Amino acid sequence: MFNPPDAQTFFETVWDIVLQIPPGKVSSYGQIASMIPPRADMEPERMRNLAPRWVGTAMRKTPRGKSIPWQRVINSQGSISFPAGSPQAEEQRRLLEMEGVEFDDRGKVDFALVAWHGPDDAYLRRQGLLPPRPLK
DNA sequence: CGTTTGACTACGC
DNA sequence: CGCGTAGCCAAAC
Repeated sequence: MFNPPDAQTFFETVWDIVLQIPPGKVSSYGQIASMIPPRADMEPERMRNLAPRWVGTAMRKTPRGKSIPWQRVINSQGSISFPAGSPQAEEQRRLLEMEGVEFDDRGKVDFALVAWHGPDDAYLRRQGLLPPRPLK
């Protein structure tokens, strides 16, 4: 379903992308999924349905020793996906607020303010997703 | 092995 | 809005 750079698993690709999200910004499972090139033999629509859950699975399976800004990944509604009131949800919100992300009275963030718009060109180039140099 | 479980989403009420 | 549900399938039981 994914076409990551050689030898990289889908999970690793997800973790790598999450690492690119800067402090104070957030992304959603679906957005991250859309940043991973779909496998050529899979229908785009099918990919769209599946990928977000796989991103969630990847996050859940993040190795203990691996340090990534996991708190910057929330759901498409702009809210935290852990059950409200759970220790994990509290921790995620705390970490995000610490970097300046604000939540409204319903526990949602304003994507217009804090949405991350994807990896920068340098990253894409490194992954072979853009020509070595801007074509200009 | 068959069954259950998700850090999801889009959509319909 | 909030809530329920179908669609989906790799992992974990």
